[in-house]
Amino acid sequence: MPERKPRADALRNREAVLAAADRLFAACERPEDVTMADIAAAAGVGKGTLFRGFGDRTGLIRALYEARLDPVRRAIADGPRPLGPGTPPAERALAVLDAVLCFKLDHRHLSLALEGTGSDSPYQAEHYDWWHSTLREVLEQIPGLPDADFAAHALLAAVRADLVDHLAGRRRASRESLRAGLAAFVTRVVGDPGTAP
Amino acid sequence: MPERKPRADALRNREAVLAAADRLFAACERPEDVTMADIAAAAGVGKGTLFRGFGDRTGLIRALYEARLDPVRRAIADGPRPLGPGTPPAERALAVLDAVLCFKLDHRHLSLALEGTGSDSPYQAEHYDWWHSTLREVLEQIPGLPDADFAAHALLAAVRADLVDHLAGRRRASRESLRAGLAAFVTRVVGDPGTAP
DNA sequence: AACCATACGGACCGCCGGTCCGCTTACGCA
DNA sequence: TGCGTAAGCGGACCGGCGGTCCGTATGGTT
Repeated sequence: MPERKPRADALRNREAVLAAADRLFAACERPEDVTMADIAAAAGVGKGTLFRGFGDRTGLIRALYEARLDPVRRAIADGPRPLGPGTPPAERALAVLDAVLCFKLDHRHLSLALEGTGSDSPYQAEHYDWWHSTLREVLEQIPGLPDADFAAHALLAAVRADLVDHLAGRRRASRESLRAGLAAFVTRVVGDPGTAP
Repeated sequence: MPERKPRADALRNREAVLAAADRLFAACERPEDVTMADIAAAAGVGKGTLFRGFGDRTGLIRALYEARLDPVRRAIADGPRPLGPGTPPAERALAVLDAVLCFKLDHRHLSLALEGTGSDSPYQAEHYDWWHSTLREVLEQIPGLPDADFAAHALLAAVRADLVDHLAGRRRASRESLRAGLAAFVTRVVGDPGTAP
C-alpha cells in the first residue's frame, strides 16, 4: 500500500498553482496566450513544479476544470430537484444542460482552454464519458425518443465551450437569451416537461 | 483595378501545395503532427512559398477545406432536391445536415485540422456564418419551431468534426448508424418530413 | 537579348512545452 | 532538539515548431 502522504509545501504549491492559473485564464483574452511559464511565475514557483505536479499543460487545465466543476457533478449525481435523480427525465435533462451552459458562461476562458487542448480533445477526457452516460441514462427514460446515445452527444455539443463563447462573447448574446434558446431547443427534443408524461 | 494575374509557376506551386497537404492530412493520425515543413517538403517547395501563398497555417488549411467543400455548398445554394432550394424545409434541413455529416466522414482529418486550429476556431471562420444563416433560413420556414437561430447553431454542433471523428474513429460507429442517429435527432427537432406539413 | 517584377527557398529567429539535475527543505526518528 | 534522508524545488536548458527575411532565380514583356 504505497499511499504516502505528500509534503506540506507540495500541497501549498499545488493550491497556489491552481489559484494562479484560474486567475490568469479568467483575465486573458485567448487561453493559449497564458503560458506555463506565466502560471509558474504568477504562482511564485518554478516551471519544474508545474510539470511534476500535473504532468503537462493538459493535466493542469483538466485538474483545474474538474475542481471547479465538481459541485455541479455532485448536484447531479445526488442532489435535490431539479438536478438530482428522482426528477422526471425531461425536466432533469433540461436542468442538467442548463447547468452546464451556466457553468460554461461562468468559466468561459477555462472551459475554452480545456476544450481547445490538443486537437480532438473534449471527447478523450474521461469526464466526457461521465457526462455522456449520465445524460444518456436520463434520455433513455423518455418514451419515444429514439437513439438516446446519439441524442446525448448532440445535446452536449450544443453547449460546447467555443460555441457558448462565440454566442456570449463575439455575438453578445445575453445569458438569459442563451438559456431560453437552449431550453426551447432541448424541449423540442425531450418533450415539454410541463405536459404530463 | 489592381487585378494582376499571378505567374504560372506560382499557380503550379499553389496546386502542388494543396495536393500535398491533402495527402498528408489524409494519411496522418493527428493533424497537428503534419508540420508546415512537412507539407513544403512533400510539395517540393520551400517554406517561404507556403507562407507567401496562404498567409499562415490556418490560411492553408482553410483554403484546402473550402476547395474540397465547394461542391457541397453549390449543391445547397442552387442544386436539385433534396439539397437545393425548393425542397420542403424539414426535408431540406435533414438533407443539409446529412451532407455535412457525410463530408466530415469523408474528410475526417482535414476537418479536424480546420476545427482544431487556434482555440475557438470554427466559429470565426467566415464560412461558418454561411452555414449558420443558410440553415437558419430553412428552419425559419418551419412553423412552430422557436428560436431558429439557436437551433441552427445547435444542429451544426451535432456534426462537428471532432465529435464525428470520436464516434466514427474511437468508438467505431458505422457510417450508416451515424447517419441514422443524426436523422432521428434532426427529425425530432424539425418534425417528420414524411408527415404532411 | 535585356530588363525587372514576381516568386523562390532555406537559413534563421523567437517562443513555448517539456526535461534534468544540483540544491533546498520538510519530516521522521532518536 | 539535532540529524539523516528522501521528497520536492526551480530555472537553465533543449528540441521543434510557426513564421520571417533576403539574396537568388525565373517567367513575362518589349
